[in-house]
Amino acid sequence: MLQEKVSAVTEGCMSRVQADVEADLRTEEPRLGLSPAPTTASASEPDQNIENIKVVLHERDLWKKFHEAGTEMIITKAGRRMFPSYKVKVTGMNPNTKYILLIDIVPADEHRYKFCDNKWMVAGKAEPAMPGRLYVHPDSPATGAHWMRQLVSFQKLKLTNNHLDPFGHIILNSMHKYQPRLHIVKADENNAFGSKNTAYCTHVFHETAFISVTSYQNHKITQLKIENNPFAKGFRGSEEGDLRISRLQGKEYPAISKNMVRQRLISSHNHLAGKLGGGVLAGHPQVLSSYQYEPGVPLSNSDSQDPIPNLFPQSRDPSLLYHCFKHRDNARHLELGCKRPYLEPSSVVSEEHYFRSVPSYESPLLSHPYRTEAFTSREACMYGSMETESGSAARDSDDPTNSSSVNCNMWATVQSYPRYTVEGVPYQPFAAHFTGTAAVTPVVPHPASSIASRPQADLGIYNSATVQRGLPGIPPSSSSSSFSPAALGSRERADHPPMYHKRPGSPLRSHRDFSAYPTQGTISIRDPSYQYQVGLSSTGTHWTDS
DNA sequence: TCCACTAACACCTTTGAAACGC
DNA sequence: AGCGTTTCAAAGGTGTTAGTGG
Repeated sequence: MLQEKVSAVTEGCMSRVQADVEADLRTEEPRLGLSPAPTTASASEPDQNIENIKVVLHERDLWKKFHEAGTEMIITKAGRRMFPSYKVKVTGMNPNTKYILLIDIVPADEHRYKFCDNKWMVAGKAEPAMPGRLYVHPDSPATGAHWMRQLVSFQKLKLTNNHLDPFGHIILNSMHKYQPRLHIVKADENNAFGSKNTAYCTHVFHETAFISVTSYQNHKITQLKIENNPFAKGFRGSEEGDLRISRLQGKEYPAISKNMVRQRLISSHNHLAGKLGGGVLAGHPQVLSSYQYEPGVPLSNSDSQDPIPNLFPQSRDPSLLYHCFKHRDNARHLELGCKRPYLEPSSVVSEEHYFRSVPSYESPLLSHPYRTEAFTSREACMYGSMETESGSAARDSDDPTNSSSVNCNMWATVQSYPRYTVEGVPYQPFAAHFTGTAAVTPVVPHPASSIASRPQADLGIYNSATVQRGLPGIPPSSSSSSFSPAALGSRERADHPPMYHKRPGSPLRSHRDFSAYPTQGTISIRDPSYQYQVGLSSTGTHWTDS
């Protein structure tokens, strides 16, 4: 029933459906052990609820090309942009409401990969997840009108493999598969999120998944990048006298011109399509399931050397996963949601996968106050985030005294596959981080300076996050903390770089508060209810706008 | 020996300030 | 003086390649 309703939502019948679903959830709440939904529906914008927001991936065809070949993204110590860059077209926002748009990148599975025989293969268990960081769009917060006016580009987002990265780039492990996620957060009255009445929705485009590498493995990807990335134009060969020909001669792969590349790609696409249609994937259901998070299908491959015919199998088309919910500080207020998440191709209209569920635990993102006033410089902000350390915290969120304790650290950069342990792995106490060349003077002008070279202990960042079973919880110590870039004060913002780090006397929260704690959870990675419910509150969410 | 990784490199686009014209 | 366009150099984004280290 809920599936039908969600589908209806994508067809533009949101308001009525919402009311229905809300009613459904009210009736189901007792089964969840949730408090009765209070009459909180302030619904100031009944026709512009956040769940009405639709997001379309820009250059989806290009993304698909890469996806079919097995997208690789270079990660470097200094940080590397993604290509294709993540750009979206957003509709359905309330033109007058302020939103914050941000991206995080979560592990797509629990494997480490290697490229053998022109194929990606599982090479073992994944490394402990890196500190989860969020990339907040530099325009945030901005009105819906602003976001809808033009493409929203995250092209300045950078990826790094430097675990101590001081720039706020998103930290990834090489040879691992990742899935970017877009979050749209409704800014609260303070242009922040994480306080009361914060709503957000998450959009996941399967075709944006990628494997991080330090150098390209698949020549097809290299050619696609060269062909499509203007910055790589220098490596494009002319029809004749191809510069690359001379360079590439003697190498394993033949030199090819533009047209040859195109032809190759076309043929390879056909080949891939043929494989897909011919049941290649059927022989490797684990691959498909691991990518699409199919419930109940074994993900892990006991034989780590099993080849993966197609690392990025065609995701369902439409390919957008979507979940949307409303968080309320008062954890008792659950009015609507789905008891179980599901994946289902949505209507033709939306071309999206629509995912909607009852939050399973307090949203780290939303429960931790975040003020965007500090973004006056319009610089992108990167957030350290962490998984919760205790599954109990989520349940504790029912407690009003604890609801405010849920903080940004536990927000959605919760790993998709939270089985990793980070014990003994020092993580940078990454706080809110403004990237770019803001008007403020960087505390750490360049990587070689203080923070980058400073022992982490000096920063008070040693992390001993423990592995917990169950849903991530909330570190008790962080419960009373409230992170806010604005709290830095004007002097702080004016005199220091667009990044914050722990130091004595600093109003900033400790690393526990800001850094992502890739904690090891024991939730089954096959449990789709976890895959995309991160950040959802089991007790404090509902669908109504306020 | 293999492989992941790094840094330097050449080539290119992007960006923004200065110059210029109306 | 104000505005729009053009020019140009600096900054920064590419993949390549040789070298390093585990």
